[in-house]
Amino acid sequence: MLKLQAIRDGKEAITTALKKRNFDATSLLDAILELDDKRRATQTKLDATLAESNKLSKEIGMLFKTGKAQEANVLKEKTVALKEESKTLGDELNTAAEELQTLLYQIPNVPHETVPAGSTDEDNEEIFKEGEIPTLVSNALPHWELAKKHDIIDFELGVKIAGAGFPVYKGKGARLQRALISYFLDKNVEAGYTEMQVPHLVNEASGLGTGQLPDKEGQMYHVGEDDLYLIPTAEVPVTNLFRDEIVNEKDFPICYTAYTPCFRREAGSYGAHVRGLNRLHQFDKVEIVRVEHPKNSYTALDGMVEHIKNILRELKLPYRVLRLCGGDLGFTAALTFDFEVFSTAQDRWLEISSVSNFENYQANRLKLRYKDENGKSQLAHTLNGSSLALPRVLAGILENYQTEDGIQIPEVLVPYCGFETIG
RNA sequence: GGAGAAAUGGCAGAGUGGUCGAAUGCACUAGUCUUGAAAACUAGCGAGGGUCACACCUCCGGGGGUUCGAAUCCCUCUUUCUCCGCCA
Repeated sequence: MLKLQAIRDGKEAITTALKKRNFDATSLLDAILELDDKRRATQTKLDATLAESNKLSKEIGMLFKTGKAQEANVLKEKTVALKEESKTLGDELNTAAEELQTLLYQIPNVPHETVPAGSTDEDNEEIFKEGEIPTLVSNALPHWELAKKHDIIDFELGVKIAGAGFPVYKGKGARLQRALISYFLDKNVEAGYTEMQVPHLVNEASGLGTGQLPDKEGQMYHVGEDDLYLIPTAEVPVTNLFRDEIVNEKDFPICYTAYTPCFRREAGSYGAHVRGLNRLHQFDKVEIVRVEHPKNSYTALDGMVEHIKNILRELKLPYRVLRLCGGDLGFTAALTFDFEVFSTAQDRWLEISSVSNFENYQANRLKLRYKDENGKSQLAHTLNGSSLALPRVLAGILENYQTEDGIQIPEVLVPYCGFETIG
């Protein structure tokens, strides 16, 4: 959510910047400013009425105490009208505040100045590429074929248990998953992130805090009876640890990492490009989350990008980094870098990580603040990134590491797996 | 699942209808003293709205009600604790 003050101060600049998202904010912003004026005017009136009431109440108290009951009763009558008025004004104020909130929720974050204009993933800007694309055996297979051949992932069995998009990992497949989780967590802890274990279900307030609610309800599984949501990413529970908190400036940078399963309903989109592990309803992910001083958040973002580069280098996977264009940028992000691994067997790039700075957009919803040097509360910046999403890393490893003699396990993972090859 | 108790500022903890945004202690910040630190002393020290700045308004777990007036009384929800039951 954008800060109201920011809209008051820079409506034009915000409108211009949001054009990069192909989002026309003109009428929304005007409506917001108008409602804000109304809200403040109502507040002022209400305050004056309440002040008058408070004064009278005090006088009545004094009169009763000094035994002047009659005079007190005269004053009492005067308060009746004030009471009615403050009730009316209070209702008006609440309505205005709610409407204002609804409108504010509809405005996406303002893109960073470096975000390129554009509407689809075609317009994303490749800023870095590294790693050798291997030459595969002539009969190279995509990962879903490999999974079947070596009996390490069973998609049909998952259909029986839950449905499409819920794979069952078997034997070395399961062990490789566990190895990847441990490896990623270890890398993150080594880089200074504190490991956390968090709930996999969250309440509505948490969904609102990080921006999945109110409008992306359909993407999360909802447990109606208890009104809880299955998390679509660890970002939600981890970032919400800081909801309604005022952190100490000295505590920056705050760096957390967590492994969680992620649940996504992902309505729609079926076909060849979502085969196998490419798109799932349940998958595993290790996430990194940072809370930063505003002046350091972009340095932190660069640091996160470098950290993920290091992991991919160690895994020896060919990858590239993209700066997302305005049209592809998530609703709450100001700047996002996507990481993609090249899948030789599928002959396409697979997104395996997304690293974003939300600036104070989430913090404003979360009421996540810190005290500045003058003792004033300021909104912090939040960032997060996947390090990494398991299924597509797994797909990338299976496909890029296939040889005549089966699938080789990347060297760094061997100590975690306890085996060197599959097949 | 059943019975009882409770929820107040960063923490602990007073406050049972008016002068209470709230005593006191601890913690924290600044100053005095000190070579420095500690101790002692002095001052400050919740959040949000509003204002150029004041004023002023709101908030004592959430929501609703009674009253001229609510941290205090009533209803309701949530959470925590104790006891019993069940259980990985």
